[in-house]
Amino acid sequence: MLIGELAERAGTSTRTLRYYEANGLVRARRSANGYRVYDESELRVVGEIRALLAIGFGLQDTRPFVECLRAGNECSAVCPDSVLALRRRLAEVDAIVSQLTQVREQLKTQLDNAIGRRHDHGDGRDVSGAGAQ
Amino acid sequence: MLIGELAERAGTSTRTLRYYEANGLVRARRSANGYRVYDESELRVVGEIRALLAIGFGLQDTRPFVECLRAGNECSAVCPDSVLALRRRLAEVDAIVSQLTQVREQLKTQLDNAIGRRHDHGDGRDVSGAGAQ
DNA sequence: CTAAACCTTGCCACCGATGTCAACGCCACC
DNA sequence: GGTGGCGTTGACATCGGTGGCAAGGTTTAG
Repeated sequence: MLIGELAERAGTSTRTLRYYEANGLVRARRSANGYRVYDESELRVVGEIRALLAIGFGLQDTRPFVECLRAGNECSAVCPDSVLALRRRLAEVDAIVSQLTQVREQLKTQLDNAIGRRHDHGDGRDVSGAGAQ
Repeated sequence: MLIGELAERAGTSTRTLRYYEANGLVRARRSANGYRVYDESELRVVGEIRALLAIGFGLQDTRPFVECLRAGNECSAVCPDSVLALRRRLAEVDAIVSQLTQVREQLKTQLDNAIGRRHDHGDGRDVSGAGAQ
């Protein structure tokens, strides 16, 4: 399989595949004319990478999962390093969510103040557009 | 007030103040020697900008708030454009939070699968480290 | 022979707020 | 008059994944 076919099948671009390879994540042999030649299994690898990127992992963070697949596991998450990475990301997400929740509170307060104080004393409508919390 | 003093009082850098000015947010007169000279009121403006940036607004998004202050309001949020910006940001935050919540679910599922299937049938401990949901 | 459709490497652009450096001007103080 | 500390403008770097282009090689079809 050449790079164009892999890109299309994986739903990405050749540029991106070369970038992954430059980062040591995707592997290719070279044919006599210098073209990259991919095993069928690389399709799975690329799919994993893209799934992980989509949920906020950095490219480097996908390495343990890729290595886990290459080690013969059918699930990229079963290896210890993968579990660590998942836990790290989970903690990150939790931190971001709690921070955003605080931000949300501030925004709502500002809206309530701004609108409530503008020219009336309100009728109790939810003027912030935020819904009940 | 010269730029160094304003920077220190506002808790930022001269580089940043010049950047805000280049974006039409902060104003300065020029003294005979070309130095920027700031009104006392610009301290408040800079403070507002930094507060808004801190809760995720882009620099451009702070413009209505700054203009609102310049219009003589003591609260930067009371003007219609400010309210619009606050609502937009609130909607963004909500969207991000709900997306992150989905991501969180995926992470937790992956962790549960990976660890649960590894070598035992568990004792019910929360192995994902996520706490009860 | 040529055009089209692949492939190769390498480099610049992006986004956005800020850091940082260069090269220079102005002022105050000793 | 020199030095240090302010100010000025301008330009490049950062981060990260990707887009996009240029200049070139290869292979196949016409």
